[in-house]
Amino acid sequence: MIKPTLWNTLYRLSEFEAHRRTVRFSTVRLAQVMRTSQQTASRHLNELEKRGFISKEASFRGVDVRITKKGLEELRRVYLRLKKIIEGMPREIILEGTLFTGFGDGSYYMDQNGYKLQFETKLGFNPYPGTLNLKLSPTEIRKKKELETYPPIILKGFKSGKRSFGEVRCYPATINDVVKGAVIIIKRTHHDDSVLELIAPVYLRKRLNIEEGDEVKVKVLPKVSTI
Amino acid sequence: MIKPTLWNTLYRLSEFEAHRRTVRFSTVRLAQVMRTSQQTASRHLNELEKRGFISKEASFRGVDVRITKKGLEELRRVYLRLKKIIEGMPREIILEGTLFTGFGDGSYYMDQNGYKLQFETKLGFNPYPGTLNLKLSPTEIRKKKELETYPPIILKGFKSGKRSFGEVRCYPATINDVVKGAVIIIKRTHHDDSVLELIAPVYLRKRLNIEEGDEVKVKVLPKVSTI
DNA sequence: ATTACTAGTAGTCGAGTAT
DNA sequence: TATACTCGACTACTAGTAA
Repeated sequence: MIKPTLWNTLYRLSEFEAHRRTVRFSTVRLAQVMRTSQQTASRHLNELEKRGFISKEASFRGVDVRITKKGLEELRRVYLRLKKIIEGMPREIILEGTLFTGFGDGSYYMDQNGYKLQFETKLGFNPYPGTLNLKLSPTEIRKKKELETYPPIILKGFKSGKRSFGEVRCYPATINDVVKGAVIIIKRTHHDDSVLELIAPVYLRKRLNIEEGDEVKVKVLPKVSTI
Repeated sequence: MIKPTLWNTLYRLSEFEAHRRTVRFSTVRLAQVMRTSQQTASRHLNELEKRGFISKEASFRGVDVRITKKGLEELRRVYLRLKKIIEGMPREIILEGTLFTGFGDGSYYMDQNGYKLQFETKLGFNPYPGTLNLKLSPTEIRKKKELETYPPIILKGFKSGKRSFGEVRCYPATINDVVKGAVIIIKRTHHDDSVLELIAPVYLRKRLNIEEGDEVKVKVLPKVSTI
């Protein structure tokens, strides 16, 4: 996760059009816009480059900077969130995908006792072993990303023997208008955006009478307040 | 200006719907979402309240928080800027307003030598004494706010005797498609959003043959890079 | 002119804890 | 339970300056 001060610098860089093309300016000029010192501007550029948010080439004539795809993603994430705030929140997010059998690693994760114990208290149900995988189209992937801008219910990570398990983000959801379960988002090293993982208190394939290739509808009501 | 870390907290608060209504939550919950400590969450809330970005009531049962108009403005400013980045930049901003005689305080400001000397080097012209005031309609006010999200040319503040003058923000502009001058934005204690102030190297009323109540068109090409 | 290192300082954070 | 204070640790800042 990018630190707020660095995000701010990245955001300021967009004022120089650095998200469209490589632009040259001096760190003094950037510092002016940011109301900070030349040294801080310089340091921030170096840090942003180190973390892959910008590409940069410095010389005695100034710095040539361009925001990378990764950097633009950071700006877009905030944009999507602010858009909802300013333009009004959607009532619900409906995602549709086709059922397929994944590699089973999601199931492996969620079957860990470290997570299972948190389900009961945080989600209000005991998960049936395994997860249901849906393949998403590009339109649906965009909706998933929008969903991810909402505050999740977080299952904390833990260590089990030598292996360590990261946190899992959950969004309570209604599946095919019938079963109340949850979308789970597991942070993996190679995460595939086009997959949506579901978990529920029942065996979904049987309960919903669905099989490989069937369309499944997921309705999420984003949590907006926690009294 | 709000600090990046505080802005981040304000932004996170919107995830709780605090921009719509008063919401109650615990500082522990906020800290979780922000990935920081309970103490930091608490301190940030206090600072945000002190600076008028939120209203807040704390008790042993949690905090009741609501983002104020001022706080929402901060979020909106960033939103407008990001929108241009993500959705594509407009080529130019055209503002229209009706000529009127202001209270003369803008002219008083800009006639100060402390500013005049900066004009030549930063704007490339010597200003004719006085400013031209345009009255803006609500639609035009919105455009003005959009303009303000672009990086300005900044004339530094200074002290003159016992009086101190703040910084002035400038945007080079073409007035009625003829004269090259600048929009100037002076930060005042009671600033009126519905007024647009212009400055130019010539006496605009005469040069453009305009009088009280006439429509004046201002075209601004936002600066996007400084090679 | 530039960028960016070093070193000292100011600011921010979080553990402990009072209320 | 809460919020929020104190204070030692840590991080981020800027002045000076090298390259």
